[in-house]
Amino acid sequence: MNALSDCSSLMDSFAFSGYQPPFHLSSSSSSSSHPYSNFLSFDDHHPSLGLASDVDVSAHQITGADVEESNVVFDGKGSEVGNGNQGAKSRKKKGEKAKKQRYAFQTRSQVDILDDGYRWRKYGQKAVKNNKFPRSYYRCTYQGCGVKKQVQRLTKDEGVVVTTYEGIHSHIIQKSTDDFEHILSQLHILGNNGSTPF
DNA sequence: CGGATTTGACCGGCGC
DNA sequence: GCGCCGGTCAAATCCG
Repeated sequence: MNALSDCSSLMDSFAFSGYQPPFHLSSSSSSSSHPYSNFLSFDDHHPSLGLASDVDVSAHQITGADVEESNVVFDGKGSEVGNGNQGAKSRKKKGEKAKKQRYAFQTRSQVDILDDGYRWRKYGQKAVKNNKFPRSYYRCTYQGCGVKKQVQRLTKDEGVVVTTYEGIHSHIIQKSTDDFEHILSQLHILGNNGSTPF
């Protein structure tokens, strides 16, 4: 049950980088000193699928770096991803210099969709090279909120799902979530039911 | 019936 | 310039 500590270090990495994560891991209800204080919740919307016995969460800030490399390192310390892609091809329009902040989350779970409390609309799915699993593209459905996220399962470890957030939510979370411990209990509930499809 | 998902087409950047 | 590749669009389809 040290998922909590894991997530704490996760938030540490956020604080370290000074980036406001797309959600807020907190045990207080809504001490929203930030307009983006939200919760991360892991709901299982796919009871038919097998459930992970444990959930390991780590995060890494990605600024222009790409995640498609299969050997992405998530150390949660804000250090660079050792891929030597200084060429960081951040997809920017002409004259656009604002590099979008992206955060990748690595979670060990059998379910691809981790409900973080926001409403996402899937707008694309693409097979990426070097990965046997497709990458899914989601966008926040809240009007005016252009936050996007990508979800991809690792080829190496099919039990690991990488969720990459891009942008900052311009609104408050809509889903009611109590506290993170409650979420953790959900994670705990995720204990395997012995029906892993793999 | 309305909103979300699916899925192939399309687009733009980059490397050769 | 061309083709590969990742990201997005959008029409069709699905689903509650």
